[in-house]
Amino acid sequence: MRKLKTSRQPEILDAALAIADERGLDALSMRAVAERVGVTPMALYGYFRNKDELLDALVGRLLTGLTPSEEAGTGQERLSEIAWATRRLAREHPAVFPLLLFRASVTSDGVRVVDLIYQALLDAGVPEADVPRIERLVSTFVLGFAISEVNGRFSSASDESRTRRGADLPAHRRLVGHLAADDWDAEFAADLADLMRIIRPV
Amino acid sequence: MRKLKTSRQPEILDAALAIADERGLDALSMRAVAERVGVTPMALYGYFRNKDELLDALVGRLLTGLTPSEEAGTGQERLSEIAWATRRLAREHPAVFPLLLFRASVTSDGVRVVDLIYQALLDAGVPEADVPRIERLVSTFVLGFAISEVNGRFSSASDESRTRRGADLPAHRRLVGHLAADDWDAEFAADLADLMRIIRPV
DNA sequence: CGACCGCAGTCTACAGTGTAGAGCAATCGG
DNA sequence: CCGATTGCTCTACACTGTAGACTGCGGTCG
Repeated sequence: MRKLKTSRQPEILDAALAIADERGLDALSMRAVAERVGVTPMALYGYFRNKDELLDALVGRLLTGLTPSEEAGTGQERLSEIAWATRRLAREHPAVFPLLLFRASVTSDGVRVVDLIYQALLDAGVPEADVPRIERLVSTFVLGFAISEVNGRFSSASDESRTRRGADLPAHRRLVGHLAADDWDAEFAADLADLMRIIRPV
Repeated sequence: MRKLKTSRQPEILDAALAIADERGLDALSMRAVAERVGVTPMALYGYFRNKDELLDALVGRLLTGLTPSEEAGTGQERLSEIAWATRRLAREHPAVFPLLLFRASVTSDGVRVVDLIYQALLDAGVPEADVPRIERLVSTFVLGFAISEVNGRFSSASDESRTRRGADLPAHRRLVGHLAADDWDAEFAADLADLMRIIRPV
């Protein structure tokens, strides 16, 4: 089987996404997907060369959903829209989302999103020579933030409580009262605002 | 075995790190670690409750190395130093590094690093109320950048080549000539500089 | 000295993983 | 009607994490 069948690819990806959403990434095995599709595990290998390719396709599929509805608005507005859509995606599919950071977006879907961001940055007045770098800067942050949020890297049992422990954490102690944070919407908005100041330097 | 032995923990972590460095994260199995230590796989369970805990300990160990040598310099300088040390760590241990983003740094080693960053931000003049958020912003970016770099999310077969493909990527086309990038040292430096402008507005 | 205890490590076993290789039933073009 | 192709199944292998039971050894007590 050199050439892959495509007919049931969407159906298979649906099943894979559903499993990851319901039972986590660890439960996303070829056997589980096959069972859900109603087929033996080996049947999947007619549609994807191996599990990695299946995951890549899954990533591509998620990326497609990021294309914003309209081409309207200023560059900054469209940039914001993509950022929020990315974060929304992370909350809808927390288990698979981290794959976006790892499985490099080589798929055409990924490139399409990058192109939209390039365009938005250009429209926002970023010099051509800086656009690719700023794109990487911003999307690295957005992906990292969304992953950290759904993965609990933030919060982590509240800094407040850690501070009470014996270890000497002078800065923590000085910041008691500012350490509690739970409104990630607000924090994400503030971060984006700060990043926008990089893009349009006054 | 309720309580864990600690005697050979460092030796085990050494072995684990070496395996990951040499043969990748996938090769980091309990059996492989055990063999390298010269022991049966089940012996490891006297030192770590399970594989996850072993990986957490490994993360803690990596974090310890981030503590900078000196408390000297301005806040910004120390911040920079930590950022570069983090990136260096990623290049030394590309396979395990991504774990830093996922296994929330609950360990005391992780908190210690956070405290250093807090202090640096305070010294750099960031208002107390903003320190925790800025810490998350900066470290999210630094971790994301380092992971992207060692994982090949950047580069990805060069944007240039993608641009030649049929798909209509107007912004890519317009940016031909600026798309090539390979000096990640310079890019990281530029990104840090931009972030510093957030910290010290003007 | 002998009996005991707990510790460190081993051995076996189980349920689960990704996937190679061969085979089988139905369908379609000539 | 025949042969080829398609779509799938079955079996099997090497590997994973880890539960449970076991063994040999060193030190402490009576």
